[in-house]
Parts: sequence; structure tokens; C-alpha cells
Amino acid sequence: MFSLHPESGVPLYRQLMEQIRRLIAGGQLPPGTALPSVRELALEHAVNPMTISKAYALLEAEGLLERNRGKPMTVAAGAPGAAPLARRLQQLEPQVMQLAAAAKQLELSFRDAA
Amino acid sequence: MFSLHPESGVPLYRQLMEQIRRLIAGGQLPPGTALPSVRELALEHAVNPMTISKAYALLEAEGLLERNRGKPMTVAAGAPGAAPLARRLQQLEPQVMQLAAAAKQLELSFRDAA
DNA sequence: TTGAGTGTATTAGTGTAATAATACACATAG
DNA sequence: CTATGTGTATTATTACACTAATACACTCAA
Repeated sequence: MFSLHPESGVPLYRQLMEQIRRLIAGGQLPPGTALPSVRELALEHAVNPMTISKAYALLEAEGLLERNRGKPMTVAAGAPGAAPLARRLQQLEPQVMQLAAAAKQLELSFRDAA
Repeated sequence: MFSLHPESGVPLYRQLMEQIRRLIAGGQLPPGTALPSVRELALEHAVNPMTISKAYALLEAEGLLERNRGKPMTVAAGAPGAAPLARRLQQLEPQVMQLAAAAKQLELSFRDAA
């Protein structure tokens, strides 16, 4: 469900946060959906459970996830759900800009990359 | 010449390394070119000189840069120089894949993003 | 020779990411 | 009630990124 890359330099809990944010905005995780358990994800990606927990806790602070004592974390009812296309494109913009910058440094057109 | 983003989570010295690698592969920094001084770059980006030095040192270990005592760092004579288009595209691939993955999580086509 | 310019080694300190091992409070099915 | 499943707080430890302040060896122009 998620893909983590420890060698990328980006903290694991941040990678997880970004992916969950996108899956919610993309509508693949509608409000009310239960997320994989901390221990399950930790085992699957050979990562410490507290690292997953950190991502969940921060997303709850953002209002995207909802805590249910003793029960799995769920996508918050107040979460935006499937965002309109414009907002989704906006969320993707930083990565597009980054790719464009890299292409320019390589003397390639953005079209070449795509 | 370079753009550093401390908030991205990617270590600064790594960001710098990636950009120098691309500028060399893109031919914008041909072999023999002198790089900006450590202190100059550090001042420009409000960063510690040793952070720049670390990037330079690692790139020298890779064979991309050349050390000249008392003189500026230069692009190594043995550096690949302007790489063929195929190799440049290959160097860009990881970022393209990353963008594609993000687009998919947002339920967007890669075409939408580009 | 002096002085300003290179990169770098050194030492010390701060903050963060991640791990490890427990332990706790709660929910729910048996 | 019990067992198993949630998430989380805690403490300690390791590693890394970055900063800071010096100091050094070297080059080169004045």
C-alpha cells in the first residue's frame, strides 16, 4: 500500500505522511476508512512501530486522521475526501517543479522527461 | 546557481551534490570549470561552509570534482562531461517515477501532471 | 614578503530520526 | 473474564545533519 525509501534522505515518517495525504485527496481512502495497524505496517516495511505512530499522530494533529481508542486509526470524517481536480493538481505541483528544475540542469526539456 | 530547500527533509549537502552532478551531465559545467568557493556558497545560502565542503569532498571521492590546493575546486578532467541524451534521461528517471507514483495516489494520470 | 583567497581538519555542541524494549489504556471477539 | 488486537507514552541509545569558531596548508597577486 505504501512504499518507503530509507536511502532517499527524506524521513520515513514524512514519506508516509505524504502518501497518506495523497491517497485521501485522491479519494482512495474515503472518510471512515481504517488504516493499517501500526504494528502491521512496521513489520511490512521493517521499521519501528513508533515511526509509523509518529506519522499517524502528526496527521491526526492536521485533522486528516481520527483517533479511536483501542481501535484502528481512521480517515477523519472532516477530512476533505476526494479533492477536486484543481486541488489535486496543486498538491502535485512541488514535485513537478522539482522535476522541471532537474530536467533543466540536465539540459533537457520538460517534454523530454515526460 | 543552486537552489537549496532546508525544509524538504533532504540533507543540504545531498541536494547540492545532486545539482552539481546534473549540471556536469548536462554540460553546463564542462571539465576544468572552477566551482564557486565554499565560503561564497555558504554565505549566499546562509549555510555553514563545512556543509558545502562536505558535498565537494564527496563529489571528489566520486571522481566528479578535482581538488587543487589553495585553488578553487574544479570539474574533474575525467568527469564524463556532457552525457548522451539517453544517459541524461536515465539520470532523471527516479524523479519521473516518483512523480508518477504521486500522481497515481492522487488518482491523476501522468499526463495530467505534465 | 604580505595579504587575501582557496579547501579542510578539528573540536564542541544542538537538534532530529530511528531503533529497542517495555508498559499502559482501551476495544472487542471468544 | 481472557486473549488479542488497537494506539501510545516512556526511557535509553545510536546515528546523522548542521552549526560554530578556530586553525592550518596552500596559491597567487600586489
